[in-house]
Amino acid sequence: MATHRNLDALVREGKFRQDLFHRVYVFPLMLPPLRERREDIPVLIAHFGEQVCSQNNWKPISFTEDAIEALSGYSWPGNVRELRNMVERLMLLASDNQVTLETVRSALPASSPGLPLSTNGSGPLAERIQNFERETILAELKRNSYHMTNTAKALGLERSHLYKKAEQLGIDIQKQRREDGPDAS
Amino acid sequence: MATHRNLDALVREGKFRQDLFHRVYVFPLMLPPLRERREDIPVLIAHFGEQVCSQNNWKPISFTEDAIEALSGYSWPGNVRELRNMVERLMLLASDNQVTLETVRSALPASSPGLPLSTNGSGPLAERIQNFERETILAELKRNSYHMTNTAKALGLERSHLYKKAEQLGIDIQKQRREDGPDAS
DNA sequence: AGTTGCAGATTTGCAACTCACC
DNA sequence: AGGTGAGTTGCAAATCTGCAA
Repeated sequence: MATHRNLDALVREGKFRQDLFHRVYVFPLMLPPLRERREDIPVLIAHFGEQVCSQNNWKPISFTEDAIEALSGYSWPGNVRELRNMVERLMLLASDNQVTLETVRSALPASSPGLPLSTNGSGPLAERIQNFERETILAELKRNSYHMTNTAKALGLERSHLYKKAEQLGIDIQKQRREDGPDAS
Repeated sequence: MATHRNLDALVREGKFRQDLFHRVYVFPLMLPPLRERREDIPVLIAHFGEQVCSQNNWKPISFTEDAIEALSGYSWPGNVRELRNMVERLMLLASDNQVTLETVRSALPASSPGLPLSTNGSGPLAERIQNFERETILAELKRNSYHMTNTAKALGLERSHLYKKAEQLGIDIQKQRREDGPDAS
């Protein structure tokens, strides 16, 4: 690969630190497409799930069986790294501290058989934007411990408008607030 | 770390393939925060730039000095992986086959001293959405080789509306078309 | 492909109001 | 009393969107 040789040359010339080079160059190689090791996906989901939870100091969030099945069934175009991103995204959208089949569906665009890797990728622009909006608002709500006034301020919109948007996007604030528990970040 | 021990246990029980474990477990460790090795950022940008170009069969896209400076000056909260994502994003937004300081600014939210890692994260919701929209449309345009009718269809909007949106978002279709060259994917 | 005009639908910000809590 | 925040409603201006040409 051309890019490999380029970087390689730089290292030989001493212009680039050997160790950093390895860190960079190595990681794409060691992340194989997931579709070859589909049976490992459930374990990976559990692992990433715990990881994300503890990192953000969230209450534990579980994945229902059908959600795991849905995720396992899909032939991921990407690698393990993308699965992690997906898991993180899903947990942000979780209801009742649970990621269900519905959560998976809502996080992924229309196309059902092969689930696209993230919220973007295909489908009408309006849908992609809605997903983006839902995720953004949900994240900001969490960040502000569901303090509506502050969240609205952070998002630069009217408080009343935040309510409208939430309803429009199917976000149940009360529910989220209850589920996210008092020990959020 | 708890999550480490968990996975470790699974491996010992033979429930998880040893080699996959390493691939997963190892990569977060080998991607240190970039702020410690700021002087390597320019080389990394060049490297990722070439990589992304050749992967997508794009014409070479260069980074102006001020753009590189801006990116280097920022104490990245993330790691090398995130820099790569950033580079990819920037190239999608590039004008004239060049990523300039302006490109960097447009790809990043308002906050100027410390550039946030991606297009989301802070700022008014409207801005975040605009950035998302701009990226989405630009990407879809590229994917459809700037065929307006197809792009509009892919995005699920009126053809005339696509023009309006483009103008509203500061996307110069003619320019992009010319710059992106005839050998796009 | 690229533009324009227009009418109907939506979105948005503003203001006001009630209720509850401290 | 006074202050703060939640939750709701009405309305007019601004904007978005689809259709047709």
